[in-house]
Amino acid sequence: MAQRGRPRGFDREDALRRAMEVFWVQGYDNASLADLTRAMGINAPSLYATFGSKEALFQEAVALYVRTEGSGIWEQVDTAATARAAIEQVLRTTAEAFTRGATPRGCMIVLAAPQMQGANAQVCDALKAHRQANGCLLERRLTRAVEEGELPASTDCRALASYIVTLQHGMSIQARDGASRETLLAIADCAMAGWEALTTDPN
Amino acid sequence: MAQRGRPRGFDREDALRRAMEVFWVQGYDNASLADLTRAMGINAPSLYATFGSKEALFQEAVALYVRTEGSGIWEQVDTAATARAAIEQVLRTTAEAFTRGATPRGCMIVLAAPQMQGANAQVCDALKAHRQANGCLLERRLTRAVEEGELPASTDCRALASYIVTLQHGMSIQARDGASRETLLAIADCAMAGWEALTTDPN
DNA sequence: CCTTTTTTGTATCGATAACTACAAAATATC
DNA sequence: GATATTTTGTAGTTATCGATACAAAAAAGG
Repeated sequence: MAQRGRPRGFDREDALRRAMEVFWVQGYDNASLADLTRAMGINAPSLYATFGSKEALFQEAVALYVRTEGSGIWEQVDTAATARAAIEQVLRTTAEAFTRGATPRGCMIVLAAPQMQGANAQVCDALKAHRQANGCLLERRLTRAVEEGELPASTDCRALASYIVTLQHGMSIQARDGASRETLLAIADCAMAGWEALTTDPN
Repeated sequence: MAQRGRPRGFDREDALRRAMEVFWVQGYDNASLADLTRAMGINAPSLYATFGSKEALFQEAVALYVRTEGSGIWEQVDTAATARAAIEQVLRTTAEAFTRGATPRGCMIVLAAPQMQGANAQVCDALKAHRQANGCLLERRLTRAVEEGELPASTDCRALASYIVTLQHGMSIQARDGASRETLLAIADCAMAGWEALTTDPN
């Protein structure tokens, strides 16, 4: 088959990745079309012909983010040997990922539109859904740990999952404010230091 | 003395409070002059004559927020009997303040410009300074607790303070995402459950 | 009354937002 | 080579952004 008309003069994946970085750094509303086209190395008509709209481009950028950047943080939750190891891995990987030199600091899902009140409600809702999915993922892992006997039946899996994702969200703010990797790791250590107390049957 | 010219037709404090709520809900960049003047019940020239600029209005709104809304959370840190009581009070008051029906959910200082990349760098810097001030406040309180013998000398006051403010920042995201007061209180309880482990000399 | 001072509403300013009309350019098919 | 198809860059669209010019309005001082 091959395409009929004039071939595209840029790499779609590469342009999408550059757009993702702009959204990651500036957020959805603050990323202007001019910012995006400059970073992507294309003009507005090419952007619209390829991605449809600013919102559609953002949604694709979110999907790319989740697939490439976010996966390192959450992918081992189900495969980790224990719930404790899973959560420690999440927090420590977060500390590392949020302080890489090459990528923006903090999580795009948390920082791109946190007011839940931007021009585009669908953008806010999609990001919120991704944030909540992480909490559900952790809660399921903790519930499984209870079923497997790692944790006592008295464990409040939902509260514990909320607590961890809340801390993880806060780490995005800290990272964007310039916190060092050591600081973020120390924060993770603080959370893990309380693990025994959080998962011991009080009776 | 008294003022010479035509008297102002609106209450300055009341207008500022309404502006604060707009910034609180929408963030700095997403709050347009039209949004602000509509909420304040005045026209743009009155806003500029009274407050100077959008940025100056925002800075005043931040000061009002810290003085009225934020004070309830942080004011008892120094006066609380123990560091533990101070921190528990911070977290529990946060859970309550972030889920009042009358005010926007979550903290304006965290949510108004978290990308650190908006049009106005001074706005970002001011908010960042306020965020970090809370961490310093907690760290000083913990250091005092070590000096007073409440906590062992081995306590990592800076890490512990960073951990608490990180969780508190994350609670803003959770609150804006719709978390209930019960959920936020449960998160606070999780943090406090680990207190002994965090403040016990390992030796 | 008249002058001075300040606030008010109207009606804008230039800049930029997201987005697109259009024709030249570049390819495959015939 | 002629035609069909798609992408390209240029130049624009309308709408809204933050911020103001300006004169009428409303007060105090003389």
